[in-house]
Amino acid sequence: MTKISTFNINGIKARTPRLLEWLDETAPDIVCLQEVKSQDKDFPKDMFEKAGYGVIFHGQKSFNGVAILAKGQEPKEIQRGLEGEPEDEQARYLEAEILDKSGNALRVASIYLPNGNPLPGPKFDYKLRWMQRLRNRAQILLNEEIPAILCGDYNVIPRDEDVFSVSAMASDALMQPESRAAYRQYLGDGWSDAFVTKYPAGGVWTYWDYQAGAWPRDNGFRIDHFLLSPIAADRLEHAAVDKEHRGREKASDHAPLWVQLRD
DNA sequence: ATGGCCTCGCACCGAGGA
Repeated sequence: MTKISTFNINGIKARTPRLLEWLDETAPDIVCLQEVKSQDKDFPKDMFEKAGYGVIFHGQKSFNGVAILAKGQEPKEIQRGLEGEPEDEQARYLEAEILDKSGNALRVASIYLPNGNPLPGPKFDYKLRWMQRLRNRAQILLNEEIPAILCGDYNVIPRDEDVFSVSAMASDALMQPESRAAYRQYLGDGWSDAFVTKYPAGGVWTYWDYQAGAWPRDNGFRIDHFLLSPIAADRLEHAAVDKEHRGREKASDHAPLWVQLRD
């Protein structure tokens, strides 16, 4: 069994103790990180190597930033960034090849999809364009017929069952019909949402706002997702959120989540 | 009472987040 986790850490400098503690306690084989908020020259590569992980990263000063960790091996970088807008410098996509426990190749991408607020406006337009650019890349991966995992912070609440209050979020970019339609296109193309497979009734959250007592009230929503190619989906054994980690001191506003695939 | 926060940086406020 190979365990793949994704975690929007909201700043690696502020999260270092929580992140190392979580790696030690939950022992994922592969990790995708988002919102690293660090330039490549400041990325704490040594820290992860000391913890037993090879790591690649695509950073940017202050904002965004994605990374991929693999226990006991160096992820082989396949692609950083998405095609289609050469002037786009936001660090939101990183793709690697990593071996599972049986030595078979998995393709893994760490995704930090644009938030899109406020709406309407250029940020929402950028979100929708970025979703199409991701779709173009994802279709290429489907055509390769390989086990592929696209995971991370999609900034999309796919269904009404994925939010504590539909009315509270109705005007947010995360829940617009256009955002949901673009997400559904991935599913229509052949990707499957691992947490819908395992928890079809919903009510599983991955994010709780720092404000308005969202965590103590359990006012959360599901915006971090695992999309699995058909060959990866056939191997899905477990999926869960490490919810307890959201409640710790100096936690990220996202909880980590993971899948286990049969080797 | 969705209102309360958090992170980063040429920093002690402003921008961005969701």
